[in-house]
Amino acid sequence: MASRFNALKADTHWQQVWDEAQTFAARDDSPRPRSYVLEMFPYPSGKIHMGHVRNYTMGDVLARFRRMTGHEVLHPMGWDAFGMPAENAAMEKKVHPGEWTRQNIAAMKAQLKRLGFALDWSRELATCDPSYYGHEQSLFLDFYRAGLVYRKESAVNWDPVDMTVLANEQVIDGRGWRSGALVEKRKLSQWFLRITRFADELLEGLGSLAHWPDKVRLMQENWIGKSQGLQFRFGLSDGDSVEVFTTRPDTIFGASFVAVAADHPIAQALAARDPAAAAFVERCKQGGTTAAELETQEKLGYDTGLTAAHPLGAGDLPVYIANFVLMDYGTGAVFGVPAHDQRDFEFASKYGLPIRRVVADGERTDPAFDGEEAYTGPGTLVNSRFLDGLAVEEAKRVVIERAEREGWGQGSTVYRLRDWGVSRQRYWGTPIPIIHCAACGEVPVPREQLPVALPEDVSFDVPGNPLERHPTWKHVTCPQCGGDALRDTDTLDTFADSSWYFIRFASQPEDRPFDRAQAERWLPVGQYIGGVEHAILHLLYARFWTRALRHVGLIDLAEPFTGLFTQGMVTHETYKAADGRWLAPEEVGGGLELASGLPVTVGRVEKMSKSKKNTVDPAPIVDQYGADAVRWFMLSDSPPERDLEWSENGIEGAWRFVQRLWRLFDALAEGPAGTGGDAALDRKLHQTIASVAADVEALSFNKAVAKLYELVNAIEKAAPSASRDTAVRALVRLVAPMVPHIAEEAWARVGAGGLVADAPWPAVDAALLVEDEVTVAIQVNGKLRDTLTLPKGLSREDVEAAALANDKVARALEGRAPRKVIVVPDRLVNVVA
RNA sequence: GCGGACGUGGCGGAAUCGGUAGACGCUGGGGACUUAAAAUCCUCUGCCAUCGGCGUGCGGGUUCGAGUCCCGCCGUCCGCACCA
Repeated sequence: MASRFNALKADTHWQQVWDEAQTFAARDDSPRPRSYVLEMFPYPSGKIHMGHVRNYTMGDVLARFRRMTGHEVLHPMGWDAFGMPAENAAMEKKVHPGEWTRQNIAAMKAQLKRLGFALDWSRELATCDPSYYGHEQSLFLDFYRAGLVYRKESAVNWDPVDMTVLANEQVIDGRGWRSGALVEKRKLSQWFLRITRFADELLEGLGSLAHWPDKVRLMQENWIGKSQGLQFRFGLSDGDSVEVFTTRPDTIFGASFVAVAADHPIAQALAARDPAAAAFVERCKQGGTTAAELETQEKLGYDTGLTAAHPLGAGDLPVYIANFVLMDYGTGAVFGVPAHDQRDFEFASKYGLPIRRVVADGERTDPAFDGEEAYTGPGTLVNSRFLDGLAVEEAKRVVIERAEREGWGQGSTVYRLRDWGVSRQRYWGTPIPIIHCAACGEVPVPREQLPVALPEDVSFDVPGNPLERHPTWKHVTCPQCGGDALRDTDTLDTFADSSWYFIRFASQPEDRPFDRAQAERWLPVGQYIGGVEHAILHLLYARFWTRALRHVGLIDLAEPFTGLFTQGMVTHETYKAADGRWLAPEEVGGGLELASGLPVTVGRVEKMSKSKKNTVDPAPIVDQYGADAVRWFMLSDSPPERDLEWSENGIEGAWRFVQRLWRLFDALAEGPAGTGGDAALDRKLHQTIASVAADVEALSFNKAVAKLYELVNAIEKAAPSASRDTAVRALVRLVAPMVPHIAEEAWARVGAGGLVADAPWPAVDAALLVEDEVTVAIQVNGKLRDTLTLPKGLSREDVEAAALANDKVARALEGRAPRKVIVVPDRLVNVVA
């Protein structure tokens, strides 16, 4: 009697079995080859969303597959538990951030378990736990002692909504990455991590990351932004000097002005005594930051009245304050070569400055430059004394050599990358373990006093930092002199927390951040999976942190993640009501708004987001269809790096497939259905075993899914035989990584011992991968006319003869004699007439 | 503006090395079973058509042969952006 697969019952049962048997606990002392599979840990926002389901399903399939192929797999899970939403909840709901976070963790953990992920929960960690962040404080102090941490007064990006500082990486189009508020510039004393010390290493290291997407490597490369050039000084008419940086030292004789940023000391000094200059500086700061504004913004300058002496005696140049020069890059000052730089060209055109050609543009070699825009291409130097006749690259080298020989400048490398400002004026983060003493200055908190724990009794009734307002917490005695001192009341950027959690997963000693031997045994992470939105921020910080750990001698590891995969988003149609309100999918039916019966406008397919109300909560879907159907759907159709559109039809299709599997498994459990062999099915089975393995290794889950459908189709069509029973038995293991609950249920019912989770991946019989017959395409002049089934390995002559004997070929030739016959053995014949 | 990715049926997509385009899934049509429905099964489903022709964003090119390689456009998406 055919039964139906009861997903709800099976899910619960097998999840409990795995839990009790500790099936997925990684053994540190295992003799098997190790495999570290990791998905980016979630922020405990409240509940799991579809993006999590997709991310963790992919990692889970790989982790389970690796177990089946004989690996000791480390597949842990934890919580990126510090962050702003907890404080917002505290303000809105009057609940302590810690309590809110811990409740969310409990709820989300239950949801992850409900999906049957093969996770080692014994290694679970939360970054908000003092047993985690205390070790982070100790690492911070190690970095401090090694000179990788420093404090400086600097202009910072201030988010007026979140009331905190943002790192450069967290400012997008001039707005805070979380709040979307326009970022302001403020002067604050901040802690910085010296990521620029590793700029070159981080850039070079990208070359070793062969299993990272090119896109991500390129984004990091651009972010680090290395450029090489010449740094040199101009003497000024007031006796002072100004240092500039250029990547085009070859064009030095084309210089017609010097420009400094509005924040440059020269501009600041002038503004202090000249109200007009001050007004100009102020105006520069107001400029918009959006793409459109920048593109259309006019180049503006203010003539300081100073002149700069050309280092090679090519006259005196006027010095301007200019709105297009950035203080953050290079030296905050440039020399302008209008003929060969577009910005300089626009500036010179506006202020009537000379535009002198120094690089020949084809035929033109005379100094008079009358083009519509600057010439920035390659060429030969002209009007440049000793550089005349040299190519651009050669001339650069010659100028740098001469500057160094004569002592007025030196070759220099400049990076776009800035040091990582980590101070945040927030409560819910890792306290910075530094004490400020009037007598001793900055004093690190002694190791035995770690962790510096967050106080529990804090209030969120006013904006700003509760640690700053706390009556007692910040008042301490100086560890050095015993006098009154103050704790630093800032906390670390939460990206610090996620910069080493993958190391803590490998070992969790109480007295230190990690056990070096265990860490070096498990790391690097072989396959890391997460969203592409972390391509720069998290992935760059984690790479830096790992190198910093190596620098202070704590670990011998350069790159934390050798394999990276960035998965696409889960999307859904959007719906708008007649009056323009966004509608949730469950409010819509048959093109109408259910509540009002009015027609609904179907909008673009977009990333699921609360604001557009196009989210689908996984929880009720898992309860309705079971974990396996949801997992199967997540893996089907869309390539994992692309977006996946959630659809009701899709999940129903997945559910149907699970039931189809069950009918096969169930029939087999009733007893052997046939005897005798089925060579074609044997071959199909072994081809599927090989190709699904290859597809899973390559994370091409959609292709693996398609091949499994083909196998199931073939089995269903095959007549009863021993081969067919064998194929169904093997199918249980082939689908086990993707739909583990039904696989366990079937494994038990057919009487195989133990758990399918512990079973080995089916062995491939290589002999069965080879076909003995092939279908050969028969073309005439490149057009397909027929196909022939021929024995594999037939000689060229025989294949050609078979093709020429074909009557469809004869008809297509229309009496013409073949001029040439192309034979690709076992593939095709092309008769050319 | 710079850098990158992508463009294949009604839809998601497959085609791993230049060699039978459209695997697999979804949707849809027809049929079987059923009193009926659901479920399930069978079958068809790129376009036009009678032979046959046309088809991988558009226009060229290389080749016996191009979704795949080259040149030029168009479009969509992503990243960066006054970077000296």
